[in-house]
Amino acid sequence: MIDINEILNAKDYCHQFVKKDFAKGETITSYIEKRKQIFIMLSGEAALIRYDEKGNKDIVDFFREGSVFGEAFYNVYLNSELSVVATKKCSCLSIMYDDIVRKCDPRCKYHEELTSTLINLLFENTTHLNSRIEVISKRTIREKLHIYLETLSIESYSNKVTIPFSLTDLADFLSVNRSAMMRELKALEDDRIIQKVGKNTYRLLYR
Amino acid sequence: MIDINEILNAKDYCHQFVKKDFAKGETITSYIEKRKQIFIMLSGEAALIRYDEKGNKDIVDFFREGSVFGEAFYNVYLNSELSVVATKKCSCLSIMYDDIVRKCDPRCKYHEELTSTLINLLFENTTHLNSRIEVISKRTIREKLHIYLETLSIESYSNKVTIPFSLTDLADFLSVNRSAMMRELKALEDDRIIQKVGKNTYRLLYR
DNA sequence: ACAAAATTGTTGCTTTTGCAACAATTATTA
DNA sequence: TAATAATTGTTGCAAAAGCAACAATTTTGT
Repeated sequence: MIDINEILNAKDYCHQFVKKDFAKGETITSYIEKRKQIFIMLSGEAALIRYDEKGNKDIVDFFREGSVFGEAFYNVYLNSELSVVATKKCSCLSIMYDDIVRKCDPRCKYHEELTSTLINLLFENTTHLNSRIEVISKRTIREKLHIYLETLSIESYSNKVTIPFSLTDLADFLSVNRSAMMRELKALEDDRIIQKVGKNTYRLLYR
Repeated sequence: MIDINEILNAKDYCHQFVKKDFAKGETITSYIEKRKQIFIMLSGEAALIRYDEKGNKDIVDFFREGSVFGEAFYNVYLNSELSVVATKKCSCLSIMYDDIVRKCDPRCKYHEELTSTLINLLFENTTHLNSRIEVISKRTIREKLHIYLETLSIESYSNKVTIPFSLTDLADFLSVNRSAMMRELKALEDDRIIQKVGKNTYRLLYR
């Protein structure tokens, strides 16, 4: 697994890494221009939120421990505004892209650890994004729910899964209409494919 | 921009990188188990294809120069089979994950270059995946087409854009029904938002 | 502990999308 | 270059999803 402490150790030697804490509700960063800023979530949770012209908010992504985010990974030329807002108290490490490759000091051996840690994080992140595409590219809400729950189940080695956020947010995450999703969740229950066993917790009946 | 030659130079010193050429139609790799194999596309084009139970094929992703792919980025536990198939003659570099971080030889200074090149590639790749999610998470086919064409337009600094693959493949890429997409493409023309100016080439009329 | 806010649950109606089938056009290759 | 395959274009109908509105329940903040 990823050892974020390596990066924190590096921080003691390099002044190029800035650790910052945020309270719930605070804006961590806004994607305004394609600067080369990278954030690594050390603890807590945040959401990437889009505000469109009419002021409607829409959740684009969720970040948690180990997530990598920032303008550096986004084509920010599209008109709507993207902001990362802490959904729980959280702490992030901010690094400028150029500081990753360029060594601060020939003696700084922590840069090496940083790069391998970062590669690990980027690998995990890529896998996560591929899974997400896998889910949202399904054609029907039923299939999206099904593969989403199945993935949760496999990851937790259990046929009992708890959706890690509200159903309202899940609808956003799957990019479907919430009430249509509720309807389909009900249909999956009626068809004995899943069984509700608690708030936002379901048992998959076919495995 | 990414300099893939750095990796090729490294190859002269490390025996851990394998360059391989593939003819059109050849299978480059199949995602069977989560081994830690990584591929970097040096030239040419390939597609990640899923074959479901019924033998239907479905294009999951497209790879081109600079694309990073492989089992290492996929949760391969889902039942359907994923294969990367060359859509044009192409050449790929294959690396095992463990060989990236672990140096082959203390004198091998190319490993350092490899890591920074790989970080660059992973950055570009992450941006690409985020853009893709941006597109397919739109609720309607019209919006998907719109943002997809707009992104192409911005990337090419032109309001005249050519879709880089067939419309059949585009429907797969946007994960929508092809005929529904054709209908919507027509509607965008009728509404004077786009104008067809050649095979798979459109002019965006609103910029 | 209570009021306010957020989330979950539900429904009827409308719009969009998928599906299937087929014709027309363009590419491929023997 | 002829025939074969692939892609593009089009349509009617069925299924799915979106939307809006509201009630019920749970959570949150003071």
